[in-house]
Amino acid sequence: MRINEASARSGLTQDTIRFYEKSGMLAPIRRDARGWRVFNADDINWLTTLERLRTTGMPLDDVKRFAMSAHAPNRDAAEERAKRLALLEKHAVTLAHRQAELEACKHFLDHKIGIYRTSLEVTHG
Amino acid sequence: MRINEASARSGLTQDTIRFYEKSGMLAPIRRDARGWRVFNADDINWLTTLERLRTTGMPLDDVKRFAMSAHAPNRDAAEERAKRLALLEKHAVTLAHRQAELEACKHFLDHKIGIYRTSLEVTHG
DNA sequence: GCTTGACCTAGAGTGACTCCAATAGGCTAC
DNA sequence: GTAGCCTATTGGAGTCACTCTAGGTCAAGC
Repeated sequence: MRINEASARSGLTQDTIRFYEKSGMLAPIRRDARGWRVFNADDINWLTTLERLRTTGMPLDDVKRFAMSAHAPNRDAAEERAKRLALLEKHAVTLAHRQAELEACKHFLDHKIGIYRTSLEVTHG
Repeated sequence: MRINEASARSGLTQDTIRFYEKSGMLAPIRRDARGWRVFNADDINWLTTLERLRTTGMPLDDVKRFAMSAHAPNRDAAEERAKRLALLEKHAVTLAHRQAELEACKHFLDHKIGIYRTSLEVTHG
């Protein structure tokens, strides 16, 4: 499939996909006779993984490390897999913190909204 | 209090506070004889509110709108308060989406971690 | 044969900070 | 009283992660 469909399936924009390729975060993408990128199912899986890591706020440098390890010649060696696991575990902790933070802010926001609502009701009542 | 303490209390860096002031998101901050900013309790409350809105991802343009309304001459008019309430409500919806998204990504991440863990256990076992 | 449309590239622009260099006033230590 | 240090000040450059623009190729449709 071409970049348009790859974008739709992965949730990344075409620009972002090109940017990730340039940054070395993708296994080399095949090209057709015209020079257009041709994506296969594995590519889409990989793009989707990157999208999820980024959506949850993993910094690009860490995503790059993850990509390097996943595309290393010995990528199936226990050592490389342990490296990727460590990155994911570290990220899971960050994500949990972020979720707690958002939850706290949500309470703050709900509280503010409550204040505005009652004050406006009083005005109109 | 000075910018150092304002930063510690609000959770914003000194640079960010200066940046917000320059961008017109703060009521004019008093200065002492040396030209240093002097913050009072209201300033800190306001900074904290901004911090929370930004932490939850409200774009600066919306925060600016919120600030404009809060510092408008008729800021206590029902009209202005309704404007701010609308901004907060819109943002609450965005935040709820974001939380759902993070939750979905968390499952993805936990699943991946599970796969890596079992594969490494097998290797070592 | 000409337009349209999906793609290509390099490079500039954006949002929201974040860091840096140069400057200045005030406190303590000699 | 002056040297060093601390906390500020400013304008402007740098960073991250895209996002957009300009200009170009090529196959297909009218």
